Amino acid sequence: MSAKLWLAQLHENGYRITKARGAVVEIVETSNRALTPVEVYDMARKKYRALGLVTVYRTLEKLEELHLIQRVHQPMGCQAFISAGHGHQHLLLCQNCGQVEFFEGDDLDVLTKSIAKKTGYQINEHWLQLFGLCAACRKN
Amino acid sequence: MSAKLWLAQLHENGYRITKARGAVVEIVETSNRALTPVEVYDMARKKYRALGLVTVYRTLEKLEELHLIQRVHQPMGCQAFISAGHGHQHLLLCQNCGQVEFFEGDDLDVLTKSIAKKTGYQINEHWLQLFGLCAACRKN
DNA sequence: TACTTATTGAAATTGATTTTCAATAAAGAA
DNA sequence: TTCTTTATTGAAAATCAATTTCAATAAGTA
Ligand SMILES: [Mn+2]
Ligand SMILES: [Mn+2]
Ligand SMILES: [Zn+2]
Ligand SMILES: [Zn+2]
Repeated sequence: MSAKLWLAQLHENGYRITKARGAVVEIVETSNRALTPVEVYDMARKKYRALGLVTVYRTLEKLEELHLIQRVHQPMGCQAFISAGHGHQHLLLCQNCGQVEFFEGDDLDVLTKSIAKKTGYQINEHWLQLFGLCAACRKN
Repeated sequence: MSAKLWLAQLHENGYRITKARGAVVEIVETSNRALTPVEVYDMARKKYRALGLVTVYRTLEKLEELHLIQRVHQPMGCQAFISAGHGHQHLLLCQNCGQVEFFEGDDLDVLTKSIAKKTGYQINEHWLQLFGLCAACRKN
């Protein structure tokens, strides 16, 4: 996925393509760590000085709505966003530098069936997230 | 765990036992769903009218510090707290009524080892949460 | 009981997010 | 291209949650 495709997605959904949106998309799409609205604002303003923080909020809202980005929950806070994975994927986060990797292939069927039986719940979804140190940060 | 034990814990850690704390503890300790500070405030004020919202925030902070409660992350928000589980446990949440159950016995060793190898990460922690409908809510 | 000081709630403050609004510019039509 | 429509913009104001300040109070201890 490239910034161009994200803008095309916005356009297809009836949203206009503007310089403000272009700057926000460029930043968020290429980041390998989750960014807060203010971080996006600071970084995107280097590409488009006139950008307003309000527009960052509004653009992130739309990108989330189109599933192009997703919110990242962390012990320190839950206001950061990252370019979304495709299909059923989960996150692996570096506790030192914030780097995000996606992974798939978790198989929780046995577990969920057993929990469902034990608790009487109908289980619909799961959240799974791994935390650790990325290869670069391990070396310090 | 009972409210009395929580207060004893607070006392052991050098905190004083007050009516305000008693009311907050009573509410949080007995709830089977995660409560926000305002919810705790509203409910605890029925037991102790003079209670201030500030004190709720301050008490929750201390209870979290002592690991008596834990924050619950949900799609709708992450400002709610529930009485903490013991040892390594995970949450199962009812998407309808908010009921929380704890479960253990997940085994993610094979998965984490495989992801570690694939990504070069050293994996330290994991978050796992299940969502569904509790037995009561299934029947509607 | 008397003393020390942690705790309290009200009020003020901070900080993040949302709303309002008039000016602007994107998109499509002519 | 120019024109027209209207979504989008950023500044400013408003809202909302959370934190800090502070003088009065009450918990714990001697
Ligand atoms: Mn999964
Ligand atoms: Mn586990
Ligand atoms: Zn790292
Ligand atoms: Zn339920």
